[in-house]
Amino acid sequence: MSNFLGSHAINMDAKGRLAIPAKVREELSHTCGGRIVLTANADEERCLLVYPEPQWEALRPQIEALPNMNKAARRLQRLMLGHATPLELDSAGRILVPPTLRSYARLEKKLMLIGQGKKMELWSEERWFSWLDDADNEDEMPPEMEALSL
Amino acid sequence: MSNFLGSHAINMDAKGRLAIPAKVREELSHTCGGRIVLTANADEERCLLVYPEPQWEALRPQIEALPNMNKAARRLQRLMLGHATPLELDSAGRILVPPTLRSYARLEKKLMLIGQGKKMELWSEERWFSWLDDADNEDEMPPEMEALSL
DNA sequence: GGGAAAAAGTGGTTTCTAGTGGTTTTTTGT
DNA sequence: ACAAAAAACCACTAGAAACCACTTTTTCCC
Repeated sequence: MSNFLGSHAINMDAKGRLAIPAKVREELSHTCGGRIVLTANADEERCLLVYPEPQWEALRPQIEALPNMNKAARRLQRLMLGHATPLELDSAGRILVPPTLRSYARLEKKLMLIGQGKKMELWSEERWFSWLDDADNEDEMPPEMEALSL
Repeated sequence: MSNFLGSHAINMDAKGRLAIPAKVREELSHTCGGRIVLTANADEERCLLVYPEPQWEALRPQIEALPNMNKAARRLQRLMLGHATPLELDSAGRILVPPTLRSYARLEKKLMLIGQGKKMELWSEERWFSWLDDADNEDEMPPEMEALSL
């Protein structure tokens, strides 16, 4: 089971290629042989999600099975299924981010890769820092969260 | 079983022809030998649906069997049965979208093809992006969705 | 602590095919 | 039978993907 932690600043070149940090590459190679799935994040933050392929394959049927007469469910499907792209690392350990995803998450040159345990998040650096600053934490917590002792 | 994922920007030429992306073409050729059915989407978003023929044939009897004293059911039948068109790819891997469907979904030159697992959606690019931005996520989620851990 | 070697990250070049547009032939309708 | 429209055919161009070479950083050993 994968376990992505920490964050990395990375650069994307003009062709949309980005080098996966060596530490992460190592983690990837022995959880999924470098086979990953990149997709869009469904909540209001426009970032991308990086899943090891097995992780994604566990999730995919659950998304497909949602009742799609419901509007919220259709939205999730269009975002996550509609953006999911299997990728492999090239000979230099880079991935090529498809134009669709690049524009969805407004990715430019400077990016941030954020470990989230079983997956990672890929942000535009600018958006990441402005999200950090905004931090409008006005939603109420679920009970599991209130019970945490950090 | 087909498994369409990801999204592609495509152009339709003046004759209403559009080139299916190579990746998708591959997927199509071994799930249905390139034989697809194009029809209208029944919910509020005006886009087209692209089914591999076997998928459509599984779905069609279910639509035909709906109790058509009900208004919503009649609507679904008129839209989906009434627009269904079998199509084959030409020698260059393109399909010709019938004028009726073109105008239903308000398709102009720039289009988006969105993978949705067993089917795909075909949108006017303009409408797709404005749908993405609207984000009126005010419908309540079905319980299966609230339980998801993405 | 300094130097060398290996690894990681970056950029450029070439090749190939996907995508696009035009042309010809066939069909249909008048 | 002729004309108009649609479908099949063919040729070209531009963009993507694979390949390759270089620079920079880190690590290990002396």
